[in-house]
Amino acid sequence: MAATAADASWMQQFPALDGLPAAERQRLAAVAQSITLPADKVVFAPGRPPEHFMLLLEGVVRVQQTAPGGREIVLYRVAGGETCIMTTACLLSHEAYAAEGVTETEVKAVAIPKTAFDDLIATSPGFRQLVFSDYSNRIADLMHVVEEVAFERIDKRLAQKILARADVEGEVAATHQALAVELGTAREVVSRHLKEFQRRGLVDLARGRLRLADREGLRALAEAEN
Amino acid sequence: MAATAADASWMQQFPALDGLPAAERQRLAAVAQSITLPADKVVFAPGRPPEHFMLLLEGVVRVQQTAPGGREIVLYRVAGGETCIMTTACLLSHEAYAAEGVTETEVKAVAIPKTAFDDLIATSPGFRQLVFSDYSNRIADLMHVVEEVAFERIDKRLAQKILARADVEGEVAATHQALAVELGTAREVVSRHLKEFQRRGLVDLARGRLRLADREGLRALAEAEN
DNA sequence: CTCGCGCGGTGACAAAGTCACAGACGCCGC
DNA sequence: GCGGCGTCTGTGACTTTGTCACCGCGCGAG
Repeated sequence: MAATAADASWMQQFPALDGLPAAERQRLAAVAQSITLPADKVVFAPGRPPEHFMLLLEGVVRVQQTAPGGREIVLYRVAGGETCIMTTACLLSHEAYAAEGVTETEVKAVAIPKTAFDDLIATSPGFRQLVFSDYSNRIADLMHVVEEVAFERIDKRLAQKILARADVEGEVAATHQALAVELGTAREVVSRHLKEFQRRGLVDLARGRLRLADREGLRALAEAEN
Repeated sequence: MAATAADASWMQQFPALDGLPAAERQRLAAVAQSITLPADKVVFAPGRPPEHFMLLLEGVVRVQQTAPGGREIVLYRVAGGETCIMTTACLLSHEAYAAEGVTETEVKAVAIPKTAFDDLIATSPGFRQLVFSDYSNRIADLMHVVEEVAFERIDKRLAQKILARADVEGEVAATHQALAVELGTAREVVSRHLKEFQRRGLVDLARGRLRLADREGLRALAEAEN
């Protein structure tokens, strides 16, 4: 949580801010608080209204929603160079949100007070562009989630997900429960489909992780039309 | 499609604009185009990028998503006094969207060119507030849809929907197909549940419409925890 | 070593979605 | 008033997904 009020090097990650007049940049650097968060920390949750606008420098924040019954679904992820829309939205419209944000890695970010945020929006077209396009991207993400949940088969979505989350070795480090949350389904459903994938020689299963055995086969499944 | 460049009375519907300095208001009135659309007209669709920022004065626009397989789901509705976020988002981030907007009633709106929009955002805190809070509300709507689709039972959602769409007489004018689209499910599923509702004395069914017979019973269903 | 807990496996059943097709109603033209 | 036609609704059979209950295993802490 080190405050480095004078250091403005982080701005290089945001082209929108790079274009600001020097005077603006200095003012911004003066009020911005640089912060670091450990992995697996809850950044925001229902009932905890944020006080700052946040720019992510490094790391990933997962945003998910929890239903009364305990089931969860991942809505989207925020990565370096992006702004956290949920906090922005709370800041700007005083609405409480149902979603929860959790760091997946160590996260470095800068926090900007609301007044400075308003100022930037008013004076910097580039900053406006940044904020609006992040909003738009989140809306697109959410629409994609709706489409997947409402219309796509679980096996297809599961294949997509493990392909997307596999490292270069083809390893995916995730429990069945974690994958179920990604898809907004139940753990048993994931277990059964993975079992079937294994039977078909598409993956090798192990406790807490799995390995892609037939990327092409999985890809075919992931891209199937039906 | 009458252009009434000099008439600024519509601004009264937007408190955010009412607070603008007189000079700004005049400038805005000069560039705003007042338009009227008939019911059941497609306002925007994938591939048709909009050129104006839109403020709805009267009427309702339904925004929905269509899956490749032909199934559809209603995402949210835009009513008088609100802005059409999809067009805004397209305007601001040059992204193509998968959603489609359709007027449900005759719609009156004003269109503002992108340059005037930029100008307003820069100069009017009230206008900023309007745009950002509409963005936030749409995100909240979408999150609500995700939650419903992923976690709630169809009978509960159907009960909620017909309660919400009933007029004072308790009449709902909608085909089973239309209700299915509201919920993002299949027509047969709606038919079967409505049949069951009828068997339990909750509704009376007729072709193309239905009547609530037991509001309390439906409410109990709609608010059930399971 | 062993205890406990998180992880995964399974069977049985309920709910929802799919497919195919049959009636039935309402409207329009004649 | 009558046929014809398109839309709306009903239904059965089957698949997929979700729920519930419960079990066993393995890994890590103590």
